[in-house]
Amino acid sequence: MFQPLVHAPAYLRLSEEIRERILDRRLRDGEALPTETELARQFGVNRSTVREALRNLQSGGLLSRRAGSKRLIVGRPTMAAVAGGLSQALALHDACFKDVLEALLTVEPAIAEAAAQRRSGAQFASLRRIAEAFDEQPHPAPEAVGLVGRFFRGVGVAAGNPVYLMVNEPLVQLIEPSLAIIIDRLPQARARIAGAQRAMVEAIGRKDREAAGTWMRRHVQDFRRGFEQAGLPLDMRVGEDRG
Amino acid sequence: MFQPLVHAPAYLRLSEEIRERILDRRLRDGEALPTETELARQFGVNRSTVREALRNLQSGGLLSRRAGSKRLIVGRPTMAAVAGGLSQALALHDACFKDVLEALLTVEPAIAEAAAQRRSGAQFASLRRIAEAFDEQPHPAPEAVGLVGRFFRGVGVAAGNPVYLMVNEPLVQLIEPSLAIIIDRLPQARARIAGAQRAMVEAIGRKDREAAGTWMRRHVQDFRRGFEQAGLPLDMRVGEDRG
DNA sequence: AGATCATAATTGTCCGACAATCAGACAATC
DNA sequence: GATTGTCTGATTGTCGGACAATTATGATCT
Repeated sequence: MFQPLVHAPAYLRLSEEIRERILDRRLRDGEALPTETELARQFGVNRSTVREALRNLQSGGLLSRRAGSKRLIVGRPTMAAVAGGLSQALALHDACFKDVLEALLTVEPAIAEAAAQRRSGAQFASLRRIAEAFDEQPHPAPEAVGLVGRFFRGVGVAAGNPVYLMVNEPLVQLIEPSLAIIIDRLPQARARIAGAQRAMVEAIGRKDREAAGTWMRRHVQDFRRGFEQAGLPLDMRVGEDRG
Repeated sequence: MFQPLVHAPAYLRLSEEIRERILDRRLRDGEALPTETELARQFGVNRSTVREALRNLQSGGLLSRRAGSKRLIVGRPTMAAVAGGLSQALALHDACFKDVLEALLTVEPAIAEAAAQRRSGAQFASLRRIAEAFDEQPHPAPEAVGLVGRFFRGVGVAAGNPVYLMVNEPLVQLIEPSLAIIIDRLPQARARIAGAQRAMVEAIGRKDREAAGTWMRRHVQDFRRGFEQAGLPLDMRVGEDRG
């Protein structure tokens, strides 16, 4: 019958107002925001109120600060930041590794196929460098994990689809910790990863969609096997630190 | 040699502190936060500083307020909220509809397959109701779009994988506005959507993975065709309001 | 022009204040 | 007994002003 009347607090209306101007690009990327005092004057509210509104936008990545500078500048949220929020949310929603692996098995082969089809020369070179770096010497686990992450991200970039990038990133973030455990516990893991990466680089170099997808599928399935062999339960919640 | 020493502002350290307690579940879901004054006392800072920290968390969905209540309560961010941030980020990263459609064509069939395999009876019933509602009478465009969205979300829920849900939601959010245009401009769109939904419901009812995936694939491809026939350029950026 | 320094502007943090509103307790009414 | 009115204290939203620390700006010197 009656809908509750809402009285949105000023700091919320304010942040929505600013968010809108960023989204429709009246405030452009890289542009500096007016000072807090100036904003307070323009909107006719107190500086404290302005600050609350700014914090609201800042955590979303729409505003950021250049290192060692005071002014806030308008910026698009980075993939990594958004993905961080996503993985955090997934952790809180009790996602388990089985779920992440299922999603990986769906999207990563498709991303690899797109990468094989559309990669630029520079993107390919970058991928190859990462794979070679992983192959060359036996890094300690953290660096090895970092390289695997960079490889996945490189494939995502080569796919040339920002939506894929945005899906890719949180999945990579979520598996990285467990990957470290696997590499630590299974001596053969490094070689298998290196082999899959070599095959994928080769397929992407040939622009061979099908081979790239197939190898990526194998790679993910291999990861699942490694997960089990390392003694990690598949229904372990992501975000748990269990060694 | 020396790395620049960072003096993180108090409001940031504070929000990180609280975020940490939420993530490791020392502050549990649904629990009410202490009052601002109490937090200020405990952390030894001013209430204004506490408020900035709280706004920082609030926009991430980790804190929310029950309607018409003052206290902030700890809550996991809803899928819709996280997805909102994601679509927003994609819009700012110049994703275009071609990209979204490519991603849809990758993930939606897989989601439909998982749904066919794992759906519960109640989930199936809910899906069928949505499809029937769409079919029954010719709704005005906004409601029809809403029903399509609910159908996709219903399939995502039935898939029983939170990661799929989290990938699904932003994609649905991104295509909804353009779907409204298609339904408005193409008289045959309603019937085609209804037909695809019927077929998917039927396949999911039979727990027929393959059929569910195939029909979903057709459905998305159909959507792409509708997009073109409605005169919308495939490289149009998402988030643009163009009628 | 380029380096140096004083000055103004800006942010981070604090304090205190007040109106609005919400949660409970308690009394009055039907 | 259940609903309604009233009071009180707690809490949030917003405000004004303040000040130290840091950064930007402009004048000055070489």
